[in-house]
Amino acid sequence: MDFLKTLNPQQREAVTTTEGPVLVLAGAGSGKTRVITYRIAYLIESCGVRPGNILAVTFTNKAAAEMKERIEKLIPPERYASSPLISTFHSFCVRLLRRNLHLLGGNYTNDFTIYDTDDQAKIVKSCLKDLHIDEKMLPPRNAQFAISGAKNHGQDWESFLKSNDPKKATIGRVFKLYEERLAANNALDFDDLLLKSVRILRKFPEVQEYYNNWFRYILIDEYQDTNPPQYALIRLLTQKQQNLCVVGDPDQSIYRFRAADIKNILDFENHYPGAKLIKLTENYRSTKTILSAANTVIKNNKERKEKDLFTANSEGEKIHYYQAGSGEAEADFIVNEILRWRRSHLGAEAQAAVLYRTNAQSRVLEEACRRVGLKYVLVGGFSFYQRAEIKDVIAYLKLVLNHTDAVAFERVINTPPRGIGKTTLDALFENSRREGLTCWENLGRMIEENRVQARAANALRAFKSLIEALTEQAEHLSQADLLKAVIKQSGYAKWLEDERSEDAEARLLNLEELVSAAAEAELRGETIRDFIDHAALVADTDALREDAQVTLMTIHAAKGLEFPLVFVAGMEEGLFPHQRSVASAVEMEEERRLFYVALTRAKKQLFITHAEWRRQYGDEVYNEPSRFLAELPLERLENRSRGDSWLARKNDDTRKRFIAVSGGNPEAGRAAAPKPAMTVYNSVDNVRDFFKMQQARKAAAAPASGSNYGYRQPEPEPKRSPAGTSGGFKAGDRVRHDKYGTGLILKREGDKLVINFPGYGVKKFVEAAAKLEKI
DNA sequence: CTGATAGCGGTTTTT
DNA sequence: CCGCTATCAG
Repeated sequence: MDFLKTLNPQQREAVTTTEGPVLVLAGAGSGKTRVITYRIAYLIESCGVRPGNILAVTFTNKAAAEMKERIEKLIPPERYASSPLISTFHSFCVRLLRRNLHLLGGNYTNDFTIYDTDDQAKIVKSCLKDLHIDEKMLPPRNAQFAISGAKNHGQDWESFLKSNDPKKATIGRVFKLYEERLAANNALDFDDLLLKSVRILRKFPEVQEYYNNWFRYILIDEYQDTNPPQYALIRLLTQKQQNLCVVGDPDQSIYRFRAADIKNILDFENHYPGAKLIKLTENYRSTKTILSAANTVIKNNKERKEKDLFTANSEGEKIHYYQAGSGEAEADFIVNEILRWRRSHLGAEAQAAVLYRTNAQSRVLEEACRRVGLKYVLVGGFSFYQRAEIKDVIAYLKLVLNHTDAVAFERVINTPPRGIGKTTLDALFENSRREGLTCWENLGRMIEENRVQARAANALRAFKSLIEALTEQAEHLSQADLLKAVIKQSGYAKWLEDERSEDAEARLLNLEELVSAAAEAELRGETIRDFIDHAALVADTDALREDAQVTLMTIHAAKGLEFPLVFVAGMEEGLFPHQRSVASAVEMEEERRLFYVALTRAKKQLFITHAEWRRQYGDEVYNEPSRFLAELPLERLENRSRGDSWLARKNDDTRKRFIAVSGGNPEAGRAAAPKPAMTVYNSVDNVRDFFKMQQARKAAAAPASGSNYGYRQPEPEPKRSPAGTSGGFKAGDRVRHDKYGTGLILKREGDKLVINFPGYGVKKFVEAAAKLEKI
């Protein structure tokens, strides 16, 4: 085994300790993926394990695909009759359930359908509606989240119903109905895939025995991100033998919000007594500077196993720090630095990534890239195939190929609008459910039996013949031509053309792009089915990544990746750490781990930036610099900001303190006169102050009306003020709202009143007079 | 049935 | 700012 020679002693031990439970605590950039792939190759080539007896579990499908590729390079698959199963927990469970779900009885068969998050949301909403629960009392999102969380923590709806907390009890009712609906539809949500698998393995020893004999060597990657059902599954699969190897890094556990339990990795040695612990602490990725910053930051976490990474790599450049005025200025700085970097680095060395906490931050960055003509890839945002117009047209294709596809049917029956409204559709779906017919069958039935109004019947008939005509054309048209036919004959093109908006034009262009994609697919010899399947596999940004000059993504999406040049943007209180995490110590530690993940993505050069203010939800929000900045080793930072900045002051303070201690003159060491203090507005009260200040400034610029000199600022008067509008209210007025209580009018934007209600935040009202009274 | 608009709320993410 | 929903007039 030549490849063992390329490993360090710890890595080699992790690869060759094949019997019994093994815990590999692998630091960032320590060659974790390499260890896993080599271990699989070692088991097959040196230990004579049949590849089919190996199961490797990864966190994402992409990671699984990459691992497969790497293994095939190490061991030629043609030499073996079987290959190791490399999959995510979920796809493994789908395989298991496609063989065994019928064992659970009831309505379940092995042909179950899988509900994604959108389907799930639809069901939850319909449950809330049918239980007459006001969406304001229990937002569907919250209910969905609570149900999923409960399922992942092993709670059932009964425990919720018994709760004394009325809110929990309400969730229990929704939970119960939700579960009944899924069962009635022979459908499983993502959580069920795991839970039902666990239940089957528990309930049917012969099934468990079967899988225990099948998978004799099990490897789990990113073990710190496993949740309770996944742990239960692993336990059940390793009942008979314990050749289990888990690999992970507790410092990179960032999925608590979806029930990942860091205790799984921290307590592994208790769960599997006699487990061998191997630590990989040499980092091969980053410079000493970057690694030291990451180490310094993560040390602030209390709940962690001590683990200091080291590297033989060079010291590298200092970490560059930049404080921008606005979010836009921050983005401009970043793109300019990327352009500069690209002047001296080529190919893989030129790869850059901009990381941020929330997806909302991507927009300014995208705009900045477009301004300077930088090609970028946005990971995690809406991909091309997720756009409504693309999904609509694809749904037409699906329906043409398969008339029983109910989801596609529902999507296109009134898109573009063709006079088939809610009443008609409700009747149609209700009828289908009652008589056990597909929507398509029922469509014909309803027309024949005159069950609907004449106008609706005509619309239904038109839709039916449209689909039938397209079905016929599908026989002889090329893929691209069929797609064109769909776009034209469905009226989709006309619908968009008539809209005459910029947005509609962009949508038409997207559809054109889809047609050329179909033509290309056909040239590659793919069928229309392949084309549709491909559209369903959303995250295929890999092809784009090759020629992309920058990758924009959230830090979550960046886990497992590395780039020579990395920017961590938006280092501001409220953003990162996120507002929702500041109240809890546990969540703050998770935010810090997230920062740690961000820092350790960088190989050569790291930039850390923040802005004094940025537009959030349309308002100018002033944020304080992130507390995490202060946790960085300041001596490793180079200040790139012009003028006043958080870092400049920090350094200034340090110098003053030093001079004070040594008895010198504090002013002597100052390079420049201090800049006027930056005012930080980040709380409700400060917003009010900020507004007062703005008002004062405005008043100074525009003399009071009636004066004869100077000029007046053209007031943005509303063009028309319909009766009952916000007229009569002005900034500074105190008002009462029937729901939010008393508030202060901050400003007026045309017809809109912007009001701050203490405890509820800033609200906007257009047709406000009805609900507001002056006090 | 459709389109306009007032009101409102808004993490992170994969399967 | 953006997207969703309830509501209402046409």
